[in-house]
This record gives sequence, structure tokens and C-alpha cells, in this order.
Amino acid sequence: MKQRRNAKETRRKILEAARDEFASAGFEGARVDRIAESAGVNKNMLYHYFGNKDALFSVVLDEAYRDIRQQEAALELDHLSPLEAIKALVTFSWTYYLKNPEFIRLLNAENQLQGRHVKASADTRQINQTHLVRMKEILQRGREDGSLRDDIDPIQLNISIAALGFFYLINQHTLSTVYQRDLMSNEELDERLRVMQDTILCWVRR
Amino acid sequence: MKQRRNAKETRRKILEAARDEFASAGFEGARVDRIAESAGVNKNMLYHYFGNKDALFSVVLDEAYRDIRQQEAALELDHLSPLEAIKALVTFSWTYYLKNPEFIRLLNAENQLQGRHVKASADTRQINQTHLVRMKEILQRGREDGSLRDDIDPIQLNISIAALGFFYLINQHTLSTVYQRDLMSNEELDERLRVMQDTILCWVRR
DNA sequence: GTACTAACTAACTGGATAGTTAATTAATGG
DNA sequence: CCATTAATTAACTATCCAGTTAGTTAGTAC
Repeated sequence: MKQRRNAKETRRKILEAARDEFASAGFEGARVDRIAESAGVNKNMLYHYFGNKDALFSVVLDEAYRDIRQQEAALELDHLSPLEAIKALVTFSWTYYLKNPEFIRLLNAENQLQGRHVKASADTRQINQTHLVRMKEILQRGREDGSLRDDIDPIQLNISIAALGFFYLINQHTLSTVYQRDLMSNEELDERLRVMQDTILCWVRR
Repeated sequence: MKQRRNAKETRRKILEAARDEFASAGFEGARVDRIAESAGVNKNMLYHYFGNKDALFSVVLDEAYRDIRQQEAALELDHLSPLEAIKALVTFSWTYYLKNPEFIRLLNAENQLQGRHVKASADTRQINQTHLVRMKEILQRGREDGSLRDDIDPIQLNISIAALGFFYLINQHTLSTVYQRDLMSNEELDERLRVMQDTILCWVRR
């Protein structure tokens, strides 16, 4: 028999609906009534579990970061050469963005607010810690076996990898209009990944 | 004696205030009352000259595009080698973003709305036309003198150039928090430009 | 100088929106 | 089975906000 009350499930439904709403409308554009409705719960539940709109958004953001970093951490890169490992990270970030379009939109919303939620979150930093350590290790390996340049800053590299894909996808609407080309067709998406891999590998290679 | 009425001036003040407000708060976060107040005009003037919030935003966007493309067109690239010309374009886009932080924030706001204003604007496409033609010419020169690869797509290149700088700046808040580094210090900004030039030139060079 | 038009003002409106209140009902532990 | 707690509901509120109305006043053309 189905439970009539289920705190965990209700919380989950709210978070899912909130993620979609914040991603599609931004923080200011998002409507708490809409979140409640599409979660199928009473609006007061959002306030009961999360306090207010800002706090709800903070949790949504943290969850989003947690998910991408968790999936990234699951990649097995140790048996790959440094160059192959970096290529795999480029591919991962691209496919993650494609499969989870809310992710980049949430980050965008947060940056429009000057990162006020992540700045207040102790979690965020911790979640992204391993992400950086991992790249450092790859660069170290590449330095040792001579396949990579020895002056690559891991932060710059991580930023560039994210940038090439993120910008393309987040600005797909203006870019497709300006350049009069459908940048979201399968062929174009494949082509973009090739360009990104090419660009990044060319830069890090010795 | 100062005119008590001045249509052109009023229009200009509204546009300037609107640009700043839309840039700092996004479209949904922007308040027409705030625009009117900081422009020092009666709110009804916005409706008198522009119709509504959406139409006002459209004009602001068009003006923003017009400005960057105009300044870009003023660069004298013909006497530079293809490689130098591309490097100059990378530098230009970076310094333009730094000097006009509203620009990237406006584009961001527009993309959060799925580009609904640019899609409706015949101007936008026309304004960005020369931007693409110019890159095509540089690539052609480079192909002829053998300094550049012959398989570079000008659209991909333009996107990558914009991406490396745009992403860094628009996400400065989350990135600085996540990586625990002040990415907006002068040293870091200079370093980023070097990375961008290095990355792009490495990719296009034969 | 008069008639006309465009610039400008102030006060208003209606719907939307984040958040609250107060009560009800289901689960849980002893 | 009873008392307590947590989940849930519905109705409400105060504020905010884009857009409007109904007018006044300054330029301008003849």
C-alpha cells in the first residue's frame, strides 16, 4: 500500500521541479507556485523543507555540482596516457552538458546573481576540490613522461575546457541567429567536440 | 539656456539606464521603475519611446551589438600577418569585454530568454555580418601564404575566441569561489589573455 | 498669437508573487 | 491506544510591478 505521507519523496520531487524551473527561467524568472504545481505538492511544503526561494536554489545548485563531479570522478583515467586522459575529460564535459542542459543554465542563473549562493556554501568548494586535484595529477604525469608542456596551469586548463563547450551551448540561441546556422544539429555537435579536443590537446602537448 | 524638453537626450538617458539595469539584474530581475529613476525621467517616457519592457530590451541589445562590431571593424588588420590579425582579434575581444562588462551580461540575459529578442531582430544578423566576413578573409590570406591550416571553420574559430574570454568573465563569481583564487586581479587577467592567445594561435597555425 | 503636436507628469490599476497562518491528518514511539 | 510530532492543506496577505490614464506644458509651424 502506498504511503500517504513521505517526506523524502516530497523533498525529492520539490528539488527536481525546482531544478527544472530555475534552469528554464533563471532565479528571478522562476515561480515558486510553478515549482509546487509541477512537483505536485502544496506550496507550503517548499517553505517547510527549504525555508525560502533562495535557500531552495542553494540546495539545487549544490546538488547539480555534486552530480557532475561525482560522474566525473567515476571516469577511469589512470590507465590512460595523460593526453588521452585530458581528451576524455573534454569529451566528458561536453557530453555531460548535452545530457544535462539544466546544469549550465543553473550556473548561468547563479552567475547572474554574482554567485551569491555558492559564495555562502561551504559545500561547493569541497565538492569541486577533487576535480582540481585530478587535473593536477594528470599534468604531473604528463610532465614526467614528457608528453605535456610543463607550464600548464590546471585551473586555466579546466576553465578552458569548460569554456569551449559551455559558451557554445549556453549561447546557442544568439549564436545560431547571428551566424544563421543551426548549431544544435547532430553533425554540428560532433564537429564542435572535435574542435574542442583539437584545440585543447594542441595547447597542452609538448 | 537649457532646453526643458529634449526627446533625443531623454531617449539616450533611458537607453543608458536600461542597459545598466538589464546588465546587472537580467531581464526578469530588471525593474522599469528603477530604470526610470536612474535615468531621471518619468516612467511613462519608457512606454512613450519604446512601448514596453521587451521592446526596450531589444533596442538595448541591438545597440550593444552595434557598438562591439563597430569598434571591431575599426581595427586595422590588413597590414598584419594572418596570425597577427587573429591575435589582435583575440586581444580585442578580451579588452572589449573587460571595458564593457555590461555586454557579456546582456548577452547572458538574452540567452536565458532563449534569444527571443535577437530572433525577432533583423538588425542583429546584419550587424554581425561583417564580423564573419572579416574572419573568412583572414583565413583565406593565411591559407594562401601557408601560415594557417586550411581546414579552419571561421564560425568555430569566432566562437572559440569569444568562448575563452566570455566564459571566464561571466562565471568569475562561481569560478573564483570554486578554485579559491581571485581571477579578477590584474595579473590573472593578463595571464588569461596570454593563455587565450596561446591556445587559439596554436590551433590555427599550420 | 493661435492651433497643433510632441514631451512630460502624477496618480492609478489589476494581476501576480513570495511568503504566512492556522488548522487537519497521518505516522510513530511508548 | 494515546500523546506527540511531522506531513500536509487551503485560504490569506502585503507588496511589488508592468503598464495605463488623463491630463498639463513647452515648443513649433503658419
